[in-house]
Amino acid sequence: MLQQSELIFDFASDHNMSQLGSYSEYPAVIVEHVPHPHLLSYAGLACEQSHADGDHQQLLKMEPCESGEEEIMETLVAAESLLNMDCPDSLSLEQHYITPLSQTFLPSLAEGVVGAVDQPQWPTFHTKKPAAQLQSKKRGRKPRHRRAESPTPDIIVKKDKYNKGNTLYLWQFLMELLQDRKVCPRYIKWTNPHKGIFKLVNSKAVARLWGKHKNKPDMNYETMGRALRYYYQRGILNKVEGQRLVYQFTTLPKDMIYITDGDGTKEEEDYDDNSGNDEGVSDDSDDSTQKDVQYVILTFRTEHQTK
DNA sequence: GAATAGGATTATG
DNA sequence: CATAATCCTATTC
Repeated sequence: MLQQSELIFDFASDHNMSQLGSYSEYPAVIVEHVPHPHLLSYAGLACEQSHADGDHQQLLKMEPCESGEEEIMETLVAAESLLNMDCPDSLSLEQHYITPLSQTFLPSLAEGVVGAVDQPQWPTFHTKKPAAQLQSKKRGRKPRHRRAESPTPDIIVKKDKYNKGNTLYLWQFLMELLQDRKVCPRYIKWTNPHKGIFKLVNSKAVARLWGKHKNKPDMNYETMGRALRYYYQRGILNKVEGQRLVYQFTTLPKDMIYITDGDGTKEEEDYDDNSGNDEGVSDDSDDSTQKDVQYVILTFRTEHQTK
C-alpha cells in the first residue's frame, strides 16, 4: 500500500522524500527541538516565557504571503516543503527523523514523564472553559470528561526508525505542520503558542494534506474535523469556542518549533481565546535558532490506561 | 453556507 | 482494540 517514497504527498513531484514517512512505529513521535539552554528553560511554555525579552528574534522568517485563496498552489508548496525538507532555508525536518539522537531527551522531560503516570508528560494547558453557556447552547450536550490520553510515560527513543508504516496520529500530524514553516503560517498557525492554540487557517488545505498523509484522497475538513472532535473527549484537543477553525492542544511538547510568524511581530493576532483569563501573554518570540540546534526524536509509547 | 458537535457505522492497522 | 473514515442530523456562526 503505502510506499515510503510516496505515501505522503504524491504531488510533490519527484523528490523522493520520506520524512513524514519516517516515524517510528510508536504511536506518538515527537520531534524535540533542543536549541539552547535558555530555550530549554523555555520548555515550560505553558508556564511562562519570562526570558523572552526580545533579545532573540526568531530566525524563522518567511514572507507573509498571505493570500489564502489559491489552495492548490499553496498546497503544492506546502507539500513540497513537507516532502523536501532539505531546502536550505528550512529546518529540514529530515534531519530530525534521521538524527541518531545521541542525546536522547531532556532529563526534565524524562523525569516528568516517568513521574507522571496518570497524566500527560507535557505541559498541560487547562484552559478553563470560557463560558459554560457555550455548552449549554448546544443541544443538550452531555458533559464530556476526558480520560487519560494516549501518550504516557514510556519514553522510548527510537534512533533510526523511519519505518514506512508510519501513521501519524492526526494530532501529531498537526504538530508537525505547526512546525513546518511552509504550512505553518499559511495553512495552520499558532494563534497563541503558549496555550497551544492554533488555527487551521486553511482548513481545506490542511485536510487535504492530512488526506494525503493517510492516503485518503477524499479527505475533507468534515471528516478531519470529526477526528479532531474525537480528541475532545480524549483530552488531546479543545475547541476554542467562538473562533472558527481554532483548536487548542491541551498538551504540547516541551520544545516545539514555534513558528509564530516571521516578520518579527511576535504574534500577529493572538486572539487570546477570549476566555479573559489570560494575563496577556505577550512576547513569545520564537527563538528557534536554526543553527546549532539539535533535534531529538522522542517517541512516546501510547499505552492507554488499561481500562 | 461553512463550521461545529456528536451519534452511528464501517474501515484499518 | 484504537484511531479514525465515512456518514449523518442538528445547530450555530
